[in-house]
Amino acid sequence: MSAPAASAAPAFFAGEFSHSLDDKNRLAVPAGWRGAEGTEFFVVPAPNQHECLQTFPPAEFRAVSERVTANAALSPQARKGFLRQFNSKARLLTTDKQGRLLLPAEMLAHAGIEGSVVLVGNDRRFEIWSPARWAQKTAEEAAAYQHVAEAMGL
Amino acid sequence: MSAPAASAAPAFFAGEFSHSLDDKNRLAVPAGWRGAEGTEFFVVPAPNQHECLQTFPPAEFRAVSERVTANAALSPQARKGFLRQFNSKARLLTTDKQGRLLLPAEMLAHAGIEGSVVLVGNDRRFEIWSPARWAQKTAEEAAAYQHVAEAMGL
DNA sequence: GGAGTTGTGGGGAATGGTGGGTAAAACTGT
DNA sequence: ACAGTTTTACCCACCATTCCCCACAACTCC
Repeated sequence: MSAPAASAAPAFFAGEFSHSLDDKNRLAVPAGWRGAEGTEFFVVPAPNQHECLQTFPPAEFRAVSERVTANAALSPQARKGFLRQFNSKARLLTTDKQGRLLLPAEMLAHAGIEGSVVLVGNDRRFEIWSPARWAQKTAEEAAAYQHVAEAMGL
Repeated sequence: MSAPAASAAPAFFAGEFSHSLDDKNRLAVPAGWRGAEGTEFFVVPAPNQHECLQTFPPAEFRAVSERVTANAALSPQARKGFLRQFNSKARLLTTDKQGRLLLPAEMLAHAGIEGSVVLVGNDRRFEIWSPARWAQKTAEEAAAYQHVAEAMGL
Protein backbone atom coordinates (compact mmCIF):
# COMPACT_ATOMS: atom_id res chain seq x y z
CA MET A 1 0.00 0.00 0.00
CA SER A 2 0.98 3.60 -0.37
CA ALA A 3 2.49 5.12 2.70
CA PRO A 4 -0.29 5.46 5.22
CA ALA A 5 1.37 8.65 6.41
CA ALA A 6 -0.72 10.15 9.16
CA SER A 7 -3.81 8.54 10.63
CA ALA A 8 -5.13 7.05 7.40
CA ALA A 9 -8.60 5.59 7.21
CA PRO A 10 -10.58 4.73 10.33
CA ALA A 11 -9.16 1.26 10.79
CA PHE A 12 -11.75 -1.43 10.82
CA PHE A 13 -10.60 -4.73 12.20
CA ALA A 14 -12.20 -7.89 10.87
CA GLY A 15 -11.26 -11.51 10.66
CA GLU A 16 -9.68 -14.09 12.89
CA PHE A 17 -5.99 -14.93 12.94
CA SER A 18 -4.19 -17.73 14.74
CA HIS A 19 -0.70 -16.66 15.62
CA SER A 20 1.92 -18.00 17.93
CA LEU A 21 3.82 -16.42 20.78
CA ASP A 22 7.54 -17.01 20.69
CA ASP A 23 9.51 -17.64 23.84
CA LYS A 24 10.00 -13.89 24.21
CA ASN A 25 6.24 -13.30 24.34
CA ARG A 26 6.23 -11.47 21.05
CA LEU A 27 3.05 -11.46 19.02
CA ALA A 28 2.94 -10.57 15.33
CA VAL A 29 0.11 -8.18 14.53
CA PRO A 30 -1.54 -9.18 11.24
CA ALA A 31 0.03 -7.14 8.46
CA GLY A 32 -3.32 -5.78 7.36
CA TRP A 33 -3.91 -4.32 10.79
CA ARG A 34 -0.70 -2.34 11.05
CA GLY A 35 -0.48 0.64 8.76
CA ALA A 36 -4.03 1.71 9.23
CA GLU A 37 -3.64 3.47 12.55
CA GLY A 38 0.04 3.25 13.21
CA THR A 39 2.42 1.08 15.16
CA GLU A 40 1.19 1.84 18.65
CA PHE A 41 -1.64 0.10 20.44
CA PHE A 42 -3.27 0.42 23.83
CA VAL A 43 -3.86 -2.99 25.37
CA VAL A 44 -6.34 -3.38 28.22
CA PRO A 45 -7.38 -6.57 30.02
CA ALA A 46 -11.06 -7.11 29.38
CA PRO A 47 -13.11 -5.71 32.28
CA ASN A 48 -15.53 -8.62 32.36
CA GLN A 49 -14.03 -11.43 34.37
CA HIS A 50 -11.18 -13.31 32.77
CA GLU A 51 -11.65 -13.13 29.07
CA CYS A 52 -9.30 -11.53 26.62
CA LEU A 53 -7.11 -8.52 25.98
CA GLN A 54 -8.67 -5.62 24.16
CA THR A 55 -6.46 -3.67 21.84
CA PHE A 56 -7.13 -0.14 20.62
CA PRO A 57 -5.39 2.14 18.19
CA PRO A 58 -4.51 5.35 20.05
CA ALA A 59 -7.28 7.35 18.40
CA GLU A 60 -9.91 4.83 19.40
CA PHE A 61 -8.56 4.61 22.93
CA ARG A 62 -8.97 8.34 23.31
CA ALA A 63 -12.40 8.15 21.78
CA VAL A 64 -13.53 5.74 24.47
CA SER A 65 -12.45 8.14 27.20
CA GLU A 66 -14.22 11.00 25.52
CA ARG A 67 -17.36 8.98 25.04
CA VAL A 68 -17.41 8.21 28.75
CA THR A 69 -16.75 11.81 29.68
CA ALA A 70 -19.59 12.98 27.50
CA ASN A 71 -22.05 10.38 28.75
CA ALA A 72 -24.46 12.34 30.92
CA ALA A 73 -26.32 9.20 31.88
CA LEU A 74 -23.45 8.19 34.14
CA SER A 75 -22.79 9.79 37.49
CA PRO A 76 -19.66 11.92 37.81
CA GLN A 77 -18.23 9.49 40.34
CA ALA A 78 -18.78 6.53 38.05
CA ARG A 79 -17.15 8.32 35.16
CA LYS A 80 -14.20 9.43 37.22
CA GLY A 81 -13.71 5.99 38.69
CA PHE A 82 -13.95 4.25 35.37
CA LEU A 83 -11.51 6.53 33.64
CA ARG A 84 -8.91 6.19 36.36
CA GLN A 85 -9.11 2.42 36.32
CA PHE A 86 -9.30 2.20 32.57
CA ASN A 87 -6.21 4.30 32.11
CA SER A 88 -4.31 2.56 34.85
CA LYS A 89 -4.94 -0.92 33.49
CA ALA A 90 -4.00 0.06 29.96
CA ARG A 91 -0.51 -0.29 28.53
CA LEU A 92 0.75 1.54 25.49
CA LEU A 93 2.69 -1.00 23.46
CA THR A 94 4.80 -0.27 20.41
CA THR A 95 5.52 -2.81 17.73
CA ASP A 96 9.08 -3.60 16.83
CA LYS A 97 10.20 -3.07 13.26
CA GLN A 98 8.81 -6.47 12.31
CA GLY A 99 5.35 -5.52 13.52
CA ARG A 100 5.33 -7.49 16.76
CA LEU A 101 4.06 -6.53 20.19
CA LEU A 102 5.81 -7.61 23.35
CA LEU A 103 3.00 -8.63 25.67
CA PRO A 104 3.53 -8.15 29.42
CA ALA A 105 3.42 -11.36 31.42
CA GLU A 106 0.59 -10.17 33.70
CA MET A 107 -1.61 -9.62 30.70
CA LEU A 108 -0.95 -13.07 29.35
CA ALA A 109 -1.80 -14.49 32.74
CA HIS A 110 -5.02 -12.50 32.85
CA ALA A 111 -6.11 -13.84 29.49
CA GLY A 112 -4.87 -17.37 30.13
CA ILE A 113 -2.58 -17.22 27.13
CA GLU A 114 0.28 -19.62 26.70
CA GLY A 115 2.10 -20.25 23.48
CA SER A 116 -0.51 -19.43 20.93
CA VAL A 117 -3.31 -16.92 20.56
CA VAL A 118 -6.25 -15.97 18.41
CA LEU A 119 -6.55 -12.39 17.21
CA VAL A 120 -10.16 -11.40 16.70
CA GLY A 121 -11.17 -8.30 14.79
CA ASN A 122 -14.02 -6.43 16.43
CA ASP A 123 -14.98 -3.18 14.74
CA ARG A 124 -12.57 -0.41 15.72
CA ARG A 125 -10.56 -2.60 18.06
CA PHE A 126 -9.33 -6.13 18.14
CA GLU A 127 -9.08 -8.73 20.85
CA ILE A 128 -6.39 -11.19 21.87
CA TRP A 129 -7.71 -14.52 23.09
CA SER A 130 -6.41 -17.80 24.32
CA PRO A 131 -7.54 -20.35 21.71
CA ALA A 132 -9.46 -22.35 24.29
CA ARG A 133 -11.33 -19.37 25.67
CA TRP A 134 -12.13 -18.09 22.25
CA ALA A 135 -13.61 -21.42 21.28
CA GLN A 136 -15.73 -21.35 24.41
CA LYS A 137 -16.84 -17.77 23.83
CA THR A 138 -17.78 -18.59 20.26
CA ALA A 139 -19.92 -21.45 21.49
CA GLU A 140 -21.60 -19.18 24.02
CA GLU A 141 -22.40 -16.57 21.45
CA ALA A 142 -23.47 -18.95 18.71
CA ALA A 143 -27.12 -18.77 19.61
CA ALA A 144 -27.20 -14.99 19.68
CA TYR A 145 -25.33 -14.88 16.41
CA GLN A 146 -27.78 -17.19 14.73
CA HIS A 147 -30.76 -15.37 16.14
CA VAL A 148 -29.68 -11.87 15.20
CA ALA A 149 -28.52 -12.99 11.78
CA GLU A 150 -31.93 -14.32 11.02
CA ALA A 151 -33.62 -11.22 12.40
CA MET A 152 -31.46 -9.10 10.12
CA GLY A 153 -32.08 -11.24 7.07
CA LEU A 154 -28.61 -12.66 6.58
CA MET B 1 -14.74 -1.39 -19.37
CA SER B 2 -16.81 0.25 -16.71
CA ALA B 3 -17.65 3.51 -18.40
CA PRO B 4 -18.91 5.45 -15.37
CA ALA B 5 -15.69 5.35 -13.41
CA ALA B 6 -17.08 7.46 -10.62
CA SER B 7 -17.92 5.10 -7.77
CA ALA B 8 -21.06 4.03 -9.59
CA ALA B 9 -24.40 3.39 -7.95
CA PRO B 10 -24.84 1.38 -4.76
CA ALA B 11 -23.85 -1.86 -6.40
CA PHE B 12 -26.72 -4.14 -7.08
CA PHE B 13 -25.73 -7.67 -7.85
CA ALA B 14 -27.89 -9.71 -10.20
CA GLY B 15 -27.45 -12.85 -12.23
CA GLU B 16 -25.92 -16.24 -11.81
CA PHE B 17 -22.43 -17.21 -12.92
CA SER B 18 -20.72 -20.57 -13.02
CA HIS B 19 -17.01 -20.18 -12.48
CA SER B 20 -14.22 -22.54 -11.64
CA LEU B 21 -11.67 -22.53 -8.86
CA ASP B 22 -8.10 -23.12 -9.92
CA ASP B 23 -5.73 -25.20 -7.84
CA LYS B 24 -4.75 -22.10 -5.90
CA ASN B 25 -8.35 -21.52 -4.80
CA ARG B 26 -8.68 -18.36 -6.83
CA LEU B 27 -12.13 -17.30 -7.95
CA ALA B 28 -12.75 -14.79 -10.72
CA VAL B 29 -15.34 -12.20 -9.73
CA PRO B 30 -17.66 -11.49 -12.68
CA ALA B 31 -16.33 -8.46 -14.50
CA GLY B 32 -19.59 -6.62 -14.13
CA TRP B 33 -19.39 -6.91 -10.36
CA ARG B 34 -15.95 -5.44 -9.90
CA GLY B 35 -15.82 -1.73 -10.55
CA ALA B 36 -19.08 -1.02 -8.84
CA GLU B 37 -17.85 -0.86 -5.27
CA GLY B 38 -14.16 -1.52 -5.56
CA THR B 39 -11.80 -4.42 -5.40
CA GLU B 40 -12.30 -5.38 -1.78
CA PHE B 41 -14.97 -7.68 -0.47
CA PHE B 42 -15.94 -8.99 2.94
CA VAL B 43 -16.71 -12.68 2.79
CA VAL B 44 -18.68 -14.32 5.60
CA PRO B 45 -19.79 -17.94 5.94
CA ALA B 46 -23.57 -17.96 5.96
CA PRO B 47 -24.84 -18.06 9.55
CA ASN B 48 -27.65 -20.49 8.82
CA GLN B 49 -26.30 -24.00 8.84
CA HIS B 50 -23.92 -24.95 6.09
CA GLU B 51 -24.97 -23.12 3.01
CA CYS B 52 -22.92 -20.61 1.11
CA LEU B 53 -20.51 -17.73 1.47
CA GLN B 54 -21.96 -14.26 1.57
CA THR B 55 -19.96 -11.49 0.01
CA PHE B 56 -20.37 -7.81 0.77
CA PRO B 57 -18.79 -4.68 -0.61
CA PRO B 58 -17.15 -2.85 2.32
CA ALA B 59 -19.85 -0.19 2.53
CA GLU B 60 -22.58 -2.78 2.76
CA PHE B 61 -20.67 -4.76 5.36
CA ARG B 62 -20.38 -1.73 7.56
CA ALA B 63 -24.03 -0.97 6.98
CA VAL B 64 -25.00 -4.34 8.43
CA SER B 65 -23.03 -3.62 11.60
CA GLU B 66 -24.59 -0.23 11.95
CA ARG B 67 -28.05 -1.58 11.35
CA VAL B 68 -27.55 -4.07 14.18
CA THR B 69 -26.07 -1.46 16.49
CA ALA B 70 -29.04 0.80 15.93
CA ASN B 71 -31.61 -1.94 16.38
CA ALA B 72 -33.14 -1.22 19.79
CA ALA B 73 -35.33 -4.31 19.59
CA LEU B 74 -32.30 -6.49 20.29
CA SER B 75 -30.74 -6.89 23.70
CA PRO B 76 -27.29 -5.35 24.22
CA GLN B 77 -25.80 -8.78 24.80
CA ALA B 78 -27.28 -10.13 21.59
CA ARG B 79 -25.95 -7.18 19.64
CA LYS B 80 -22.51 -7.42 21.21
CA GLY B 81 -22.31 -11.15 20.68
CA PHE B 82 -23.50 -10.97 17.13
CA LEU B 83 -21.12 -8.21 16.15
CA ARG B 84 -18.12 -9.96 17.61
CA GLN B 85 -18.93 -13.20 15.84
CA PHE B 86 -19.87 -11.48 12.62
CA ASN B 87 -16.64 -9.50 12.51
CA SER B 88 -14.53 -12.44 13.48
CA LYS B 89 -15.97 -14.79 10.90
CA ALA B 90 -15.59 -12.23 8.15
CA ARG B 91 -12.48 -11.97 5.99
CA LEU B 92 -11.55 -8.90 4.02
CA LEU B 93 -10.37 -10.24 0.69
CA THR B 94 -8.75 -8.16 -2.03
CA THR B 95 -8.83 -9.15 -5.66
CA ASP B 96 -5.60 -9.54 -7.53
CA LYS B 97 -5.04 -7.44 -10.62
CA GLN B 98 -6.98 -9.97 -12.68
CA GLY B 99 -10.04 -9.56 -10.48
CA ARG B 100 -9.77 -12.82 -8.59
CA LEU B 101 -10.33 -13.55 -4.91
CA LEU B 102 -8.22 -16.05 -3.03
CA LEU B 103 -10.71 -17.97 -0.93
CA PRO B 104 -9.48 -19.37 2.41
CA ALA B 105 -9.64 -23.13 2.67
CA GLU B 106 -11.86 -23.08 5.78
CA MET B 107 -14.48 -21.11 3.91
CA LEU B 108 -14.50 -23.53 1.02
CA ALA B 109 -14.94 -26.35 3.48
CA HIS B 110 -17.82 -24.55 5.16
CA ALA B 111 -19.63 -24.10 1.88
CA GLY B 112 -18.77 -27.54 0.57
CA ILE B 113 -17.01 -26.05 -2.43
CA GLU B 114 -14.57 -28.04 -4.47
CA GLY B 115 -13.40 -27.11 -7.92
CA SER B 116 -16.30 -25.10 -9.21
CA VAL B 117 -18.81 -22.62 -7.82
CA VAL B 118 -21.93 -20.68 -8.63
CA LEU B 119 -21.99 -16.94 -7.98
CA VAL B 120 -25.47 -15.69 -7.21
CA GLY B 121 -26.35 -12.01 -7.18
CA ASN B 122 -28.58 -11.04 -4.27
CA ASP B 123 -29.42 -7.37 -3.90
CA ARG B 124 -26.51 -5.49 -2.34
CA ARG B 125 -24.47 -8.63 -1.81
CA PHE B 126 -23.74 -11.78 -3.70
CA GLU B 127 -23.36 -15.38 -2.63
CA ILE B 128 -20.88 -18.11 -3.48
CA TRP B 129 -22.39 -21.58 -3.67
CA SER B 130 -21.31 -25.09 -4.34
CA PRO B 131 -23.15 -26.06 -7.55
CA ALA B 132 -24.85 -29.00 -5.84
CA ARG B 133 -26.09 -26.98 -2.91
CA TRP B 134 -27.28 -24.20 -5.14
CA ALA B 135 -29.30 -26.65 -7.20
CA GLN B 136 -30.86 -28.02 -4.04
CA LYS B 137 -31.61 -24.58 -2.66
CA THR B 138 -33.22 -23.57 -5.92
CA ALA B 139 -35.43 -26.63 -5.78
CA GLU B 140 -36.39 -25.87 -2.20
CA GLU B 141 -37.35 -22.33 -3.04
CA ALA B 142 -39.15 -23.11 -6.27
CA ALA B 143 -42.54 -23.35 -4.63
CA ALA B 144 -42.18 -20.12 -2.73
CA TYR B 145 -40.97 -18.40 -5.86
CA GLN B 146 -43.94 -19.59 -7.85
CA HIS B 147 -46.38 -18.68 -5.13
CA VAL B 148 -45.12 -15.17 -4.48
CA ALA B 149 -44.76 -14.47 -8.17
CA GLU B 150 -48.39 -15.25 -8.68
CA ALA B 151 -49.44 -13.22 -5.66
CA MET B 152 -47.55 -10.27 -7.05
CA GLY B 153 -49.01 -10.65 -10.49
CA LEU B 154 -45.80 -11.58 -12.27
C1' DG C 1 -13.29 -11.32 -39.78
C1' DG C 2 -10.82 -8.95 -36.38
C1' DA C 3 -10.22 -6.72 -32.02
C1' DG C 4 -11.01 -6.51 -27.49
C1' DT C 5 -12.82 -8.45 -23.23
C1' DT C 6 -13.29 -12.29 -19.92
C1' DG C 7 -12.35 -16.53 -17.59
C1' DT C 8 -8.49 -19.83 -16.79
C1' DG C 9 -3.78 -21.43 -15.84
C1' DG C 10 1.03 -21.31 -14.27
C1' DG C 11 6.01 -19.45 -13.14
C1' DG C 12 8.63 -16.37 -10.39
C1' DA C 13 9.15 -12.51 -7.24
C1' DA C 14 7.75 -10.48 -2.93
C1' DT C 15 5.44 -10.40 1.47
C1' DG C 16 4.27 -12.18 6.06
C1' DG C 17 4.83 -15.09 10.20
C1' DT C 18 8.31 -17.32 12.90
C1' DG C 19 12.72 -18.00 15.23
C1' DG C 20 17.11 -16.77 17.13
C1' DG C 21 21.56 -14.16 17.91
C1' DT C 22 23.41 -9.97 19.48
C1' DA C 23 23.76 -5.19 21.00
C1' DA C 24 21.74 -1.42 23.60
C1' DA C 25 19.08 0.07 27.52
C1' DA C 26 17.02 -0.32 32.18
C1' DC C 27 17.02 -2.00 36.74
C1' DT C 28 19.40 -3.97 40.71
C1' DG C 29 22.37 -4.10 44.70
C1' DT C 30 26.49 -3.00 46.80
C1' DA D 1 28.79 5.80 41.11
C1' DC D 2 29.86 1.39 39.36
C1' DA D 3 29.49 -3.35 37.76
C1' DG D 4 26.48 -7.21 37.04
C1' DT D 5 22.11 -8.89 35.73
C1' DT D 6 17.92 -8.63 33.40
C1' DT D 7 15.10 -6.77 29.96
C1' DT D 8 14.10 -4.81 25.56
C1' DA D 9 14.84 -3.78 20.66
C1' DC D 10 17.15 -4.36 16.25
C1' DC D 11 19.06 -7.30 12.83
C1' DC D 12 19.35 -11.26 9.86
C1' DA D 13 17.57 -15.60 8.18
C1' DC D 14 14.14 -19.21 6.89
C1' DC D 15 9.96 -20.96 4.79
C1' DA D 16 5.26 -20.92 3.40
C1' DT D 17 1.92 -18.31 1.31
C1' DT D 18 0.41 -14.74 -1.54
C1' DC D 19 0.64 -11.54 -5.25
C1' DC D 20 2.14 -9.94 -9.84
C1' DC D 21 2.94 -10.80 -14.40
C1' DC D 22 2.57 -13.13 -18.67
C1' DA D 23 0.14 -16.30 -21.64
C1' DC D 24 -3.76 -18.65 -23.84
C1' DA D 25 -8.59 -19.93 -25.14
C1' DA D 26 -13.43 -18.78 -25.66
C1' DC D 27 -16.72 -15.54 -26.45
C1' DT D 28 -18.81 -11.02 -27.77
C1' DC D 29 -19.31 -6.89 -30.30
C1' DC D 30 -18.30 -4.03 -33.96
